[in-house]
Amino acid sequence: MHLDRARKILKDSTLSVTLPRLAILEIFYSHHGPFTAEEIFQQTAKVCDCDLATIYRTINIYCERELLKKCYLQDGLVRYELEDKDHHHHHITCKKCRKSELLDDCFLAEVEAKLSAQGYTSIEHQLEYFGICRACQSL
Amino acid sequence: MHLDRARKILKDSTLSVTLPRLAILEIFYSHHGPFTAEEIFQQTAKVCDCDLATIYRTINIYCERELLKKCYLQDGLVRYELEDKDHHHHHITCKKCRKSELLDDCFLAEVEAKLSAQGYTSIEHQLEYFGICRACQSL
DNA sequence: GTCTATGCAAAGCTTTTGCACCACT
DNA sequence: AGTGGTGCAAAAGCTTTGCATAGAC
Repeated sequence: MHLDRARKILKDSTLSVTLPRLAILEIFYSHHGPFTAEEIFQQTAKVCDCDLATIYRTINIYCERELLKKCYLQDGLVRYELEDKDHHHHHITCKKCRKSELLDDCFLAEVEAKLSAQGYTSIEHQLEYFGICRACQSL
Repeated sequence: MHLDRARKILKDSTLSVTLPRLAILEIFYSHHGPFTAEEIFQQTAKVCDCDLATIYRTINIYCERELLKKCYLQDGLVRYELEDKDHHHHHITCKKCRKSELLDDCFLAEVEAKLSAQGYTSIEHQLEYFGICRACQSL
């Protein structure tokens, strides 16, 4: 784990540095997400044994500090991912294993412009892709 | 309530006709949705007093029969709306009055082609727009 | 040494389920 | 009359919270 990076982020956010907090941050900085609380719990378990309540408390602090944000795909599970305010993106989620990958280009600006011309304001969109990933096809 | 329409749908789906089932169907046929289970419960309460468990059971049956489908906006609440399998389309929904308009062009085929080349199969997407409609801006 | 984070257990919510009873066909 | 739907209450998930202790600074 690149604990220095995580440690710096915690200090910059005036949060005290603990193993669960480092571990959770490090998961997101090395894999980005999105992950469910359960997935985060499984991952941290490899490094430190930390209660699920701590996972939730920590995640919530990170969301308040805008280090993470909640993300809702179309399966009803709540996931968390790195907040990245300058980089709007979407995901593709495997319908079998439920793993999500990032799609980094978003090309929907023109549609929003059209809607804006129709009189809508505060326009947002939500786009999610679903499919069966390569690994799941042989299962 | 236009109970005849709802009654016909139930008969066509070989479901027995009961007051809660009629009431729930009628809500969607007159307002489309999406609505949360709680909102459906409030609405049906005006017509018949029906348990929340019945709301959930009925909604689930409708989803299985593909009369309704679940829908997840960005607030983490589960909502339900009318299924409409024949027309692939998207909506823009006003964040205030919740009215939806149809957007009939879908231009996302090229993205699906790219994902397919990456090894994904059975690709689907969901896209929803949200904004504040002209009428709601003066409220 | 003080203040905060954590673990554990309990409580809250939403949704589901078991069971006896009632209603639809 | 028989099958299936419903209400009620309990249970099952997921998430939050209270409290005493352990750990960070």
